[in-house]
Amino acid sequence: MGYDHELEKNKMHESGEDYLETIYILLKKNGYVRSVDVATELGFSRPSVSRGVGLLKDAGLIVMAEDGSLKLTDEGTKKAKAVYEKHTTLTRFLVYTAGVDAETAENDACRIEHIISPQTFKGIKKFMKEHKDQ
Amino acid sequence: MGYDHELEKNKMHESGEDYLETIYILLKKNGYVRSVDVATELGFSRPSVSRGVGLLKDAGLIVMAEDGSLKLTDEGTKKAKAVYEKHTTLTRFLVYTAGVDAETAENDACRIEHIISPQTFKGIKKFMKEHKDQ
DNA sequence: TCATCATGTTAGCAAAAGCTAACTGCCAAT
DNA sequence: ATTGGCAGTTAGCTTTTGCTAACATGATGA
Repeated sequence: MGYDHELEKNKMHESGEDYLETIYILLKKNGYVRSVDVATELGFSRPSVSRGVGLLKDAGLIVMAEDGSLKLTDEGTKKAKAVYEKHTTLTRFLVYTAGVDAETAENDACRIEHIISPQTFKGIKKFMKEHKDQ
Repeated sequence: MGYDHELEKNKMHESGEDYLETIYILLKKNGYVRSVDVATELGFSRPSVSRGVGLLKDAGLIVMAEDGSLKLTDEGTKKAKAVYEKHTTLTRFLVYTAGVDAETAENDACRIEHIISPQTFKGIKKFMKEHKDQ
């Protein structure tokens, strides 16, 4: 356990959001995640994910069991869900407005979700609610 | 003249796009730009912009006159216009769909313009053409 | 003339996030 | 029991892009 940078401060970086979201998704899909699964999913190296996971641990967002399996804390779940909601909403939004295929939309959503302002995201949610809620 | 990294290769980084766009905008507005004007506009330090401008020079996108004033080359103009078009289109798009104010839209557009895929941007352009072209 | 100021540049730091190489620890299989 | 492989970690490199400190230079102005 190193990673004493970020001394459990509130700063969530972009990569952290990605790791958290991936953990959430894989947990939902398989009920089980380890760092290596996240690495495989994202196409990153194990050391990269190891550091990222360490930071999420320090931030109190996830817990690692002795066998290496990862669980989200309550706060981690909350944040992961928020990112995931951005992801899915933006994907639907881009498919609907730009008319691109789901995969393209997904890729763009995955980058936009980290940088969009709360106001704009709120507006997009509203737009989707009015136009194509289902 | 340093900056011999990036030996006039084709890689345009995000910050480079921002500098280029700002040069384009200020040139259009005032007919005249120097590094310090870009720095002021973007809120960055002179050294940061000095490096960025050096890279754009090395990439053959801009030229600096002896008095420090900057001009875009043909290629630089082409690229700057492309970024600027993304900027304005995305801003209008966000104002129209998300219903946010121009300033918020502008800020989001400024970040999205660097990461959006060509397909999605094309789709958004088409959407705006159909919905609110003018 | 001499001091000051504005611009640009150089040198070097920092943070974020990717990477490889190499070590550890464990588990399984020969 | 030894060997092999998988998973996690450590150390340390790289790139991008911001920063400050400090310097050079040319113009301005007292």
